[in-house]
Amino acid sequence: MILQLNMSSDTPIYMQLRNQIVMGIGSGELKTGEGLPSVRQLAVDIGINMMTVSKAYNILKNEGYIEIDRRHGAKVREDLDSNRKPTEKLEYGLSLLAAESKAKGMDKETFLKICEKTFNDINTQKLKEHRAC
Amino acid sequence: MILQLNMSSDTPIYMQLRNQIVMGIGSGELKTGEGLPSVRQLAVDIGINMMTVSKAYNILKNEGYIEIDRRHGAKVREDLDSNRKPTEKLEYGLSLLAAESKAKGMDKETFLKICEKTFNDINTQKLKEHRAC
Amino acid sequence: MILQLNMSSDTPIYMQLRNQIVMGIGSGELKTGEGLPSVRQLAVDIGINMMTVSKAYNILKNEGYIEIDRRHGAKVREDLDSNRKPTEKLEYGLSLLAAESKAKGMDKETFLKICEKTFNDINTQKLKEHRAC
Amino acid sequence: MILQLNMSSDTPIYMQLRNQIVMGIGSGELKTGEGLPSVRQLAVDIGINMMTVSKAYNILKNEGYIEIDRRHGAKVREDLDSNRKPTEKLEYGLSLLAAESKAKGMDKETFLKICEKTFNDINTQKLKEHRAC
DNA sequence: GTGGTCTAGACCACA
DNA sequence: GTGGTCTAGACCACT
Repeated sequence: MILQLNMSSDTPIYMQLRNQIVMGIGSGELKTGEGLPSVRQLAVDIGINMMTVSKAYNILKNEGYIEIDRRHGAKVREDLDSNRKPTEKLEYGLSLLAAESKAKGMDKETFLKICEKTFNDINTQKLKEHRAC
Repeated sequence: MILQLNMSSDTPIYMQLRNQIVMGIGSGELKTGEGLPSVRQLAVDIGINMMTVSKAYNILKNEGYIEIDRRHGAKVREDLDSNRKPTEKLEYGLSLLAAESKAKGMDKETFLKICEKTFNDINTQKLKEHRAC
Repeated sequence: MILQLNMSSDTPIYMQLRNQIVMGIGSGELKTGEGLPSVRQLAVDIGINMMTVSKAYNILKNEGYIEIDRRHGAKVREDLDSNRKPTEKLEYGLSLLAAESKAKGMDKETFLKICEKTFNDINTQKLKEHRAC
Repeated sequence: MILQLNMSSDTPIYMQLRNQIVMGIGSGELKTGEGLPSVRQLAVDIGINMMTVSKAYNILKNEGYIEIDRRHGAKVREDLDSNRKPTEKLEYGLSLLAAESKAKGMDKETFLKICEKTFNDINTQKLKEHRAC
């Protein structure tokens, strides 16, 4: 899996890292149970601080995406599917995006078409850099 | 229009303010052409600094949501609808949310149902505080 | 002559007014010796404050474009041509524009071609609203 | 690079700063990839507030001239040349300058000669303080 | 009245 | 170390 970080972005690096790994899981590129590189390894590979990688891993753990095992490092959780309560964050994010779209005159059909297309395209989507807040 | 800010959030106040105003426009609570409070007034009302409000207003201006008139303050742009190219930001935000949902095992039907419900509910949605990045 | 003012612009109204009148003179729409509307008349026509019009007229007078006569109001100066020392401001403005162009990789030929085209097109140019500072 | 600011100018300090840095890039004094002083350092050096420098840097970032990296501060963008669409602002600025020149009786040959000289002299030009609006 | 600019500090997030 | 955010005031330009 290739990780692309933008050092000049407003989004913190640890959050870009977290986002890319979530994208990797969502797209199936990272399978449940699959191991992630060690903090040290990943930090060296992409040339960033270990603390930054560690922070991303901890967020992913707290969000229920990965497990961290002192012996075997981090891996994608096996029981990810049973962990489905993405409603709060999803609804917040969607309501903001929907409001922006509605404010600029987009109708529901167009909005839903983009939603569907985006969901279908996850597998091939690149997580391009963008200011999300 | 009632604005609720969370002073201890990671999201900057000016960005929360920006988000809430966008929600207000999207929901129709703020109509095109409608005047916004002056930066001074709003700053006093919600107990924050003038410059923070000013920053939010300037972002909204640059994003094309409002106009700022030296004489009468800020108002929602009349020609908001003609400005419809929210696709880039929308697609980025959606791809992240869709990936998160997919990673947690949500199927397309459920995802789209939530998308539709969110779009319909904009009018009554409260923009609850949440870390979006 | 039609004056178009943008109340939501960063450029002060009196300066927009000054710019449009200069454009009118440059394009030949306003001829040397031609009278301008009275301050009161113009203020009413375009719905702005008399002080604003007066300020624009005073700048134009100080810059040597117009004469203001208590009896006959303002008119374009007859001897405009003899007044040719536009070098300082011209050079400042040009050096900034040239630097911006050069910084973004434009070569001299392209730059000069745009300069020539702009000069030729003055007669038909609309002074579109733009942040000049 | 020497920065000269005029504290009693109508042009805001942050804009003077932005202009001077653009001149520096255009003249080659600041090369692509070259680092700029930190906001703190520059603020101290020229005796102004950090936020004023920050504002200038942010404008330059939004205009595509520089990148701001959380780790190493600001630097001139590497891919500046690929960003070449300065035509809109250039055309507006030129049309105003050309109109002023034409109004004062300057002919095309003289105007173009000054344009060419200015472009050639960028390297040695000083950006003198002047009211551009 | 309006917004724009600026100061001189402070605290925080990031790396 | 870096930039980002925010405050509580001040003064100015514009209308």
